[in-house]
Amino acid sequence: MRDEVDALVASWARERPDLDLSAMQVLSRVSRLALHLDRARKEAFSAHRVVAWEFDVLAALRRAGAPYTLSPGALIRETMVTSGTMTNRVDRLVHRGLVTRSADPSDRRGVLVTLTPEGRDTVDGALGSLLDAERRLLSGLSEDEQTQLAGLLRSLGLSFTDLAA
Amino acid sequence: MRDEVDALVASWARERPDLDLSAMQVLSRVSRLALHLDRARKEAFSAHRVVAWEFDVLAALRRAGAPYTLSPGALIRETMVTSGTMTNRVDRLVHRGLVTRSADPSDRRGVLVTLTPEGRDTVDGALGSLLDAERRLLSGLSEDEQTQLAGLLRSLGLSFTDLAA
DNA sequence: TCACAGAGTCTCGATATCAAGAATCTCGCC
DNA sequence: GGCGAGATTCTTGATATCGAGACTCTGTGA
Repeated sequence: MRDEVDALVASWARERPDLDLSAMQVLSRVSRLALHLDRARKEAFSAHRVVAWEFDVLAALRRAGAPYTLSPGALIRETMVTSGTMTNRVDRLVHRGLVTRSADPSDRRGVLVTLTPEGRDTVDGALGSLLDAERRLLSGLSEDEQTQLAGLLRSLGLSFTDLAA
Repeated sequence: MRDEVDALVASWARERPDLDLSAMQVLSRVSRLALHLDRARKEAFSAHRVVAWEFDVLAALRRAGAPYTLSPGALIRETMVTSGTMTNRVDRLVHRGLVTRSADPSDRRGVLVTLTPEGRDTVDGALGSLLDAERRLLSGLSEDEQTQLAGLLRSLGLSFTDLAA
């Protein structure tokens, strides 16, 4: 079977036969899959009245374990956004009652963001739906293929970050 | 070697030992790789004074072949954005002198967007830098591994779009 | 003890996107 | 020959992001 990327590469090959397009075969597929995955996540979250950026923040707090508290700086590192974005996100989550913001007793510059019980219920529900949706999306691949794919993606990601460093 | 996703999954496993997290092993890596890839593309394009959304539009026109003309509707389908976004993009590309906008002689509702010679030079240069960067990012994988990865991603993408349909 | 480099967070302005609806035009069908 | 459903593009308003700089506080070294 041919996919959209095969068509993409064929078009380029026709217009630019001088170029080596093999890298596109891998990386264009990664980008396109990520786009489709974003849509699927959005869909899975909608039943829990959560959007993706909200889930990202709530999930980072949930993963941290009780008492479900992290600094904005830690949330920035977990979610890979800028500080201005995180301030804005925490504001809106506080307004929705899913997290609280309090002063860090041990550092007066600092702030602590904590999941509320409602925030915890929300993120636990959304995670369940997300995993259901993801399993469905992966159902076309055998278990072996999934393992193999995860391994190759791990290798690729590790060499990415090595090159960036 | 362990990567960020191994750590992510380990955190969830500690907090939610009741859940099957295997899908994350694949799909979280896809999302994270796409993020890193976006940064790398931005970097590769900067030498040509182009940003990613500009490249996406110019590349669609370039791939179409001479006379490098497509309708906004065709560009929307190629780049997967909404019509409002495309209107805005074409406006700015016209302003930069990289494309022209003209009336479609055969359909008075329609518009035709055409690459200028400067637009063509720009996209050809940017494509070269992009492919160089992508090859560098893939250099940690053997040729066989790259082929295998491309094949698995193709299968996954095809089953995605089947499920959506 | 007091500057000061740096950490941590927030503010502000610029930018880009989407969704929904408006405006215009085409074409099949009665 | 003109009605109306649908195609095509643009407009508008809401939303979210980033980047740069401001502000406050910490902790080290003179």
